Amino acid sequence: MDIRIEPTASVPVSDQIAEGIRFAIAAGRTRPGDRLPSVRALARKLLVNPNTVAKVYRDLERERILRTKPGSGVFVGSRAGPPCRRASRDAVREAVREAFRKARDAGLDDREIADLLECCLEDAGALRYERT
Amino acid sequence: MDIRIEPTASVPVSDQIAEGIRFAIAAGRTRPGDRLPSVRALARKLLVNPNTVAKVYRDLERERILRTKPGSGVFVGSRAGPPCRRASRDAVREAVREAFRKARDAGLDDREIADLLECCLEDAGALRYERT
Amino acid sequence: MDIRIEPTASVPVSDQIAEGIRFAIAAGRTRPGDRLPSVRALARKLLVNPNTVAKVYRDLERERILRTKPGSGVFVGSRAGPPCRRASRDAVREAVREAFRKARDAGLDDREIADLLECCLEDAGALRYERT
Amino acid sequence: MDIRIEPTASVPVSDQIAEGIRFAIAAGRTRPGDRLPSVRALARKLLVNPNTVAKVYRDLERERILRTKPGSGVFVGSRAGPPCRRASRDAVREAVREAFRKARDAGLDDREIADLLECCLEDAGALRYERT
DNA sequence: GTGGTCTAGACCACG
DNA sequence: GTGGTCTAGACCACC
Repeated sequence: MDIRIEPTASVPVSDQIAEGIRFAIAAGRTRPGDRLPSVRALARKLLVNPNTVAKVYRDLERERILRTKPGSGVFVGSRAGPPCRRASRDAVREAVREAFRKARDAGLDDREIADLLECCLEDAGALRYERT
Repeated sequence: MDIRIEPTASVPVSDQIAEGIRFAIAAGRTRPGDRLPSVRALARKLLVNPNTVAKVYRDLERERILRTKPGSGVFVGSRAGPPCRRASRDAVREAVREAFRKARDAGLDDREIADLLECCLEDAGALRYERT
Repeated sequence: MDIRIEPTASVPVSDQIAEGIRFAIAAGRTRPGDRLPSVRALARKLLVNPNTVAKVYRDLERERILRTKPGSGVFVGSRAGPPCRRASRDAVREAVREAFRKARDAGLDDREIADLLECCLEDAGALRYERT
Repeated sequence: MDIRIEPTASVPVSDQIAEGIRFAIAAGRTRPGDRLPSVRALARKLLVNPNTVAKVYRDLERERILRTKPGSGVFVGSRAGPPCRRASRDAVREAVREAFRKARDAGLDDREIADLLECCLEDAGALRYERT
């Protein structure tokens, strides 16, 4: 469960965690049936209040993405894949769209946008392959 | 002063307005010395509370981006250009970087990322993206 | 946090509160790391709207004098001392200078000024002022 | 009519002007029967909106400190002296008291206050004698 | 409980 | 008309 948290960002920490979980499922890093870290373990790892993680697990359970088996832990639901893929695709789409909107509003011309993309693609590629 | 507001987004409306103003200055759509819409006028236009706009103007004045002449209006500061260009460049870079980060976390492979970009670039306008 | 507020004075209540906090830090009555009263608590104590206190805390945070840990409170910044001492020294100097300026403009002669000082010094406490 | 205006101060410009006039009368720099500058002349000199000066003259007239003789100008009232002296004495007293209060709140000890006073007294003396 | 943001509406000083 | 300040009260995220 490798989730990046930006505690100071305006998007709520709980949303960031939920999205992180959905992404992990969408990308297949975590599979239906896998056991998630306990509330406390994940909270410790993310340096976050356990209540926040508990809320995320509760919300995702309501969406049928997670299932809690009392006494044994929290698991990825058997039908978690499709909604997570859908959600993450939408999120990525929206992020890209947002980036372009900002680039345009900031007055970047086509060339500057292309340069920026190329540069970031290289970064992204490099990062993708060296990821643990 | 053409600013898009997403009232439901997690990023505070006031931050969105501030960024919109910085972008307008960075892109040269508004120039040093120009008078901004009055607090009340902009609030009416954006369907936002005047206090929210006042807060934005006040914050940007503290950053030396705006100068307010009480009773007569709020104006773009003479040295507003560079910090606005810097801020908007950083914001765009960060948005692009964020989009790629999400794409990566969502498990998209190179081909999918390229497709997504192409699609968004078409949306964005006449711009062309040459796949490397 | 012993702050005197003059609600009818022309200087904004929020500025008075901010100065009171700076003074408390400058004088060592409140130290780096100390927790300040909560927004609501201080507002209740000073008979002021919570928004006013929140604005003060927010402004002082931007000056790096306070640090807010959301959900847990507002604390004196680790490097708050020097700027507060500087600010309070300047404020005192300016107040004294202003008093003398007024005395001069009001046409008081040396003797009247000396009398006034003596009288106020007695009010102020055990302090003694030796006329030169 | 030598009045110092601090346009950015929190005390309203109109109050500053009114106090300046009262001080001038209290100190005898302007005497009952003297003609004051016209609204426009004073406004030009103080770099202030004529409306502001007009309001001051109107207010002081209501206090019987000034008298307007239509067509010929604004004059100091015959009984202006005592109230102006009283007001300016109170203002000075209050300013001094305020300065001491701040000094105490800022944590200055007796010695520091004495030093500060001495220093300012010298400044004030020098200024008083070199005043034009 | 904490702070952060926003809305609504008031009053003031100034142009 | 302008902006500045303050009050009142709401909702949200987090501890």
